[in-house]
Amino acid sequence: MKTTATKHKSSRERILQTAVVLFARQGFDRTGLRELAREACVNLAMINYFFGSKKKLLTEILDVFFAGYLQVITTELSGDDSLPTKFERFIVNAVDFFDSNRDFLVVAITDLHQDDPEITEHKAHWGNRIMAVIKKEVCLPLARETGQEIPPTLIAPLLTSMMASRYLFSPVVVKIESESPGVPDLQQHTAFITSLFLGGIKGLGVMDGTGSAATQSPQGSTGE
Amino acid sequence: MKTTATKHKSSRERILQTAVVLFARQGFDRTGLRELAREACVNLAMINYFFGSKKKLLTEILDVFFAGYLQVITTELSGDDSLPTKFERFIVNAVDFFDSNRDFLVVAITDLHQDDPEITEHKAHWGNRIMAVIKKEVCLPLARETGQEIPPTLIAPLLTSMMASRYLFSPVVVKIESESPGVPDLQQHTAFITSLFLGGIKGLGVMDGTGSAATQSPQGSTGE
DNA sequence: AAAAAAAACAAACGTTTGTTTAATATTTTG
DNA sequence: CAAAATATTAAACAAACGTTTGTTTTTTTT
Repeated sequence: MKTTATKHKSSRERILQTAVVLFARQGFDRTGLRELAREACVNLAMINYFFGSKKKLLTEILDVFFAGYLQVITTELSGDDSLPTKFERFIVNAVDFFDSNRDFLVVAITDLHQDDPEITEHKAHWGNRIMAVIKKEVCLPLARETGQEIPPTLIAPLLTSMMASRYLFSPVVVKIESESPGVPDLQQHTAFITSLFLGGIKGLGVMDGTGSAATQSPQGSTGE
Repeated sequence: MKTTATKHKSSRERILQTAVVLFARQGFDRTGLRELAREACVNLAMINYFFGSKKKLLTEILDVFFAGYLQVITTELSGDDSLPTKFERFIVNAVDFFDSNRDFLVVAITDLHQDDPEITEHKAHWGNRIMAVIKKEVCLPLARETGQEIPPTLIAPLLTSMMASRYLFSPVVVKIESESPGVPDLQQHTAFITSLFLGGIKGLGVMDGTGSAATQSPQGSTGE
């Protein structure tokens, strides 16, 4: 495919960039080092020469993504603005970051679940740093304003999942849309998530036909 | 581990149940048929004898999950109730379904992205059926009440991601929480998602400090 | 009980996997 | 230019992969 104009970057960089694309498209395990070497136009042995192992190559990809994501989180969620303002800023920039680095995102998220101890450790390290920011900038203000104590381990995965949903399901969605179009563009995606996160579907103008017990005290009747 | 009381079910069922657990924990590709056979206490050849191939075994797992999920969707989102009422019912039941079938969920979602044509085709089939219901029961009423036309390919992945976030990130979250506890239980998870989806964080009682442009017309200023 | 069908088994099939080695080529440094 | 360091290469490694084979045991049917 991309046989032209790829020889200019260093072999190391070419391996990493190609790896992200292949890992995102086929998954980490489905991608063989020989295929990666062929696609990146390097010798097979160069991969382990530069990265030590296939796993180390993965962790380096994860580092690139999580470092960038953490930066967006800290930048947009810090400050003295109101929570809605900060959230709006954050969602716009985070979705934009996801969109610009969708392959990194997919690798980080979809291979996020499998429990290789070494990888999980690596992710937990980043997770802890993210949770710390979320707790300070989101959970504490939220508790101060509403009285509800939402743990960061609930809200951080939820927020990330919402913003990543577009890219998590994309291969299937693309196949569905090719049969019946109606593509939601990035602006609509961002706008809907922001609007939903701030005001819910009621904020969209949905009438509340029946009992309004939903938003009042949703956890009052669920004692263990 | 589970060497006792496993011999009673049929070999076929034992293979399938063990496969879901292993696929969810280690991923489809990381799980070898020999390991699966050992763990399920069957001969290696029995797997292909009953299921034809490893891939067919996966599609059968996907079928179990998507059939159940589609059932929850159709059951809870149909009817003449108001949208908030239907959503509240749906989220409670869907999260409950996810919780009872978390291994199926993880297999369906995490291996959702990789583009084996045969598997993607299979998922797109289920995706189409789900989208059809979402469009009829959610998107059309939403457009009628609010004027906004949200495509089902936006709202269905978003909703699913929100409800699945708890299980998507669980291995990392578990590791994080083991260091600093504060476990969000299922009730809190369900209640928060419901509350958030219906009323947003403003519905929780968050004060809108600055400009209120967020919920008003979030897509008004984002022309292509 | 005899015949037919289903289930279970051990063993091997040919590939592919990630990784390593040792030799060669290229570039950088003194 | 020589020496040292870095980059690249082809070839081989053992291990694991999914699948298939031929045979034997168990169950069901007649």
